[in-house]
Amino acid sequence: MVDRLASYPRPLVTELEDSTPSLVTRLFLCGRGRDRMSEDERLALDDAMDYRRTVEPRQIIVHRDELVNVSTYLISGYICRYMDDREGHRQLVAVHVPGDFVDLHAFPMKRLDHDVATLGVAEIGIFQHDTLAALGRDRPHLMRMLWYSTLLDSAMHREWIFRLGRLGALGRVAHFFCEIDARLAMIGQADDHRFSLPLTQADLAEATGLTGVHVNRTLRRLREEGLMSFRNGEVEIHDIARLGRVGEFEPNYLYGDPVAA
Amino acid sequence: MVDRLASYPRPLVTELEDSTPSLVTRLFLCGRGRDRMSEDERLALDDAMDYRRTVEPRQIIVHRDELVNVSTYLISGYICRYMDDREGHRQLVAVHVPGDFVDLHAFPMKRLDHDVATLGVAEIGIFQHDTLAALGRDRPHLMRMLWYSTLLDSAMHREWIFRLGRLGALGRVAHFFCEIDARLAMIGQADDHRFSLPLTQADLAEATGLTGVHVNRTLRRLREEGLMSFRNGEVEIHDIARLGRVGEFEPNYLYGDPVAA
DNA sequence: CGGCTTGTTGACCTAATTCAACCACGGTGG
DNA sequence: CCACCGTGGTTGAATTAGGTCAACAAGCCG
Repeated sequence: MVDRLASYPRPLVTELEDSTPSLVTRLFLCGRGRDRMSEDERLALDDAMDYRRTVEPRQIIVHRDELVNVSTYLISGYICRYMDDREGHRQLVAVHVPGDFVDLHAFPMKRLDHDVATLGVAEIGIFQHDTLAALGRDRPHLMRMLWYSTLLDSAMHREWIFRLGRLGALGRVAHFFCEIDARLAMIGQADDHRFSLPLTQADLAEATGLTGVHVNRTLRRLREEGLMSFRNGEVEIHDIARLGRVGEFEPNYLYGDPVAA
Repeated sequence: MVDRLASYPRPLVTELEDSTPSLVTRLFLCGRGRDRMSEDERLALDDAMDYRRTVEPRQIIVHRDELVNVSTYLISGYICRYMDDREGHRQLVAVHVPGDFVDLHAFPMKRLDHDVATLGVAEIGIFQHDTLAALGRDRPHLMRMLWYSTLLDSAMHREWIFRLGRLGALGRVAHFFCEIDARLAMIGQADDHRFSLPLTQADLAEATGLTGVHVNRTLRRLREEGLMSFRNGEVEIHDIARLGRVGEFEPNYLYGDPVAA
């Protein structure tokens, strides 16, 4: 039942070539353990998707505390998760890129402790929890891969705790962009450390625990020091090595596949 | 395996009564969904434990990046998880109380992105991943309960992100103690909001993203305002309602069982 | 055109850090 | 027994990172 197909490390770019590249879920765990899923499991997961739909920017997909019996897989676009304080100030707790199973944790939990919303336009796939439960009865290993994917979120949460607890403003912003860059790279969407990210400076503030004003000043510093620029949703990282040092970015928490030299 | 009849000291209140109160894992998910586990599943989980051992205070149990094939269940005492920044400053990412499956995420992940260490003396139970995998083949629902327990950690991580991102020093410390209090209450170990917690002020600083000095001043304020006191590892919460308001503590993220009125 | 959102900058303020000194306590060794 | 030391806690004074408030500019859209 386990690892029916022996797959060996390949260069990252080829890694993106799935044997069945037309799968809707082809980016799931891409670059971070997808090769541990058998062909059979990939097909089974893809089959389990109920339907797909497109969601406009800034729409709430799941409200906190609402009971849910489906989970959302992100096909394209960006989704975020956030919580509010008493006065309604937001704290982002996650940003999702294509290939992420955004709220798979709703499957065992049945309700969420936070909201889920799109950033730009997003295309999502819906999975019924009943279908997933059935999948789990027949395929314990696939179930463990799904479990694993929720634990990657957990690892990112921990890194966000670290970011907020131990880094200053410059480090926090740098770390944030390093993470997004690394995750996009794993799915082949960070071409030469450039990508678009439909966030405002206010959003960035909500992710990094700063104010909008201070994010603005921090971005200016990063720009002036030649590290990176972020203008109307377009990111260009000019010196990824230095940016990583500023953000104390150590990507092992992303559990990426060993990259071929 | 473990002698189920050799029960352990059991100072638990009545609401905690399990049908088999002598189980080593009797506190697992206690107060937060344990009733969704069948009698059969409880026994199976308890049987799956390989052995138990006692660990001295301030000992590292698992090092980051080390490959592991066992996971640790906390029977009694406290355990924390933390990460270090470049200069070696720690950031706590979790504090564990009895009944927590501390590093169950190592089962699907195989290595951890952080260290795991005891705070005071702790008694732990060891589970082989092979045994857990076998358990999963036969019992998909139990596996989902284990999955669920790792997601509770995830929810706490999110709340820690919120705490660091949106609260000031007073709120952060208040929130921290509210969480520990609530979790201990769920396992019957927060008698009238008093409990001991083997932390130093420096540890508290590492959990709340503050400096030791500032934690000291913050604790003084909490004491002076009659909210709570924390002295040599002894916590006394005098006004839980007000403390909760100060820390913007909303315990639904702990997914506790609905408390009878 | 006017009204909205997002970004930008300056002046001022405050929360938290840093640095430093000092105290209380529980060992441990002479 | 006490002197000594290390750890953890406490406090004050000086410093700084970041927040707050406010004004204004740039783009976008009805």
